[in-house]
Amino acid sequence: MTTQRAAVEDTTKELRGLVYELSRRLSDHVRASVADLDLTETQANALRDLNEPLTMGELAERMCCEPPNVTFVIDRLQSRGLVERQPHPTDRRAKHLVLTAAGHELRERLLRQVTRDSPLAHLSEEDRENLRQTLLRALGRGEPTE
Amino acid sequence: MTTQRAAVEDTTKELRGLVYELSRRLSDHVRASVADLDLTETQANALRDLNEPLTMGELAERMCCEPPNVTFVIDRLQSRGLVERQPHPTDRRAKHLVLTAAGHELRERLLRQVTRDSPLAHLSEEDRENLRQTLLRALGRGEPTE
DNA sequence: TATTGTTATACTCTATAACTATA
DNA sequence: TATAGTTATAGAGTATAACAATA
Repeated sequence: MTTQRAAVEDTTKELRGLVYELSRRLSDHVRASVADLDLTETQANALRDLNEPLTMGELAERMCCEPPNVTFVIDRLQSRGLVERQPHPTDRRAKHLVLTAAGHELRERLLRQVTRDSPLAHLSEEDRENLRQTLLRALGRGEPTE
Repeated sequence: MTTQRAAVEDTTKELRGLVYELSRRLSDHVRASVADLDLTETQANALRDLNEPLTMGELAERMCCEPPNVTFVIDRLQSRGLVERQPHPTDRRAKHLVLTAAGHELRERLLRQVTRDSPLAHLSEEDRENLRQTLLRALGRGEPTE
């Protein structure tokens, strides 16, 4: 039906705008939230990914950026005593990035901070559970709907 | 029940991480998508907000940044003939930012480009409709669940 | 020869402060 | 006196290219 197809296209168009807007809202929220912790958004992203030891290259891949930028960001976190460059167990070319105790502590504060007052924080419990499952599918995990 | 409360806390914790991850995925997606159009993410955000004439200050507010940054971004877009600084109808201090024909055209291409291959593009139609309604509530519009 | 990480370089983003023109 | 916008400046993010150490 042309009517139904038009409706589908309208939904697509609206969802497109909503996704774009949500993306910006969340980014703004993260940036404002972590400012209290003297972290930039990028530094916070790096800290979040370091829940396990990673090499510089692995971290670059998770952060979707180039290796030289990771060098820059890790320099900053290391100068604050949040992360250490340890020798890699098996490859002497590589570095093992490991959070210090202070790093782990700040990482936990970061995650709590970002959750609080999130644009999604005031949703109902039902919305949150539905959203959780939808997001899992959007991120390539979780079960398909049929 | 302690079991139920623990489950709620687990859901909160997981949702927190998913929201953070989605935020980064969407931002990366926008950045990669608009690179084809020779736009940075920030330039794309400005272009998107200019579907109606705005002053520099109004655009700064929508972009959640300071006025000097808007000057910089608009300089770029203006030098490419995408936007014009016109005199404001009632306040000679202010500028009226108006998209050119080329600006409107690129804006449409931008919105289509961002939609395509979005992390949310491969969701089922049911998921998309549910997500749309949830996002409307998250963004402070739409009906509450009860 | 290929890979890991760094250094060098350049452009963009972001914020603060000082300034000009207008209200 | 207050506001809209610009300019100047500085720190941070991002990418490419060239390089050193190691595989």
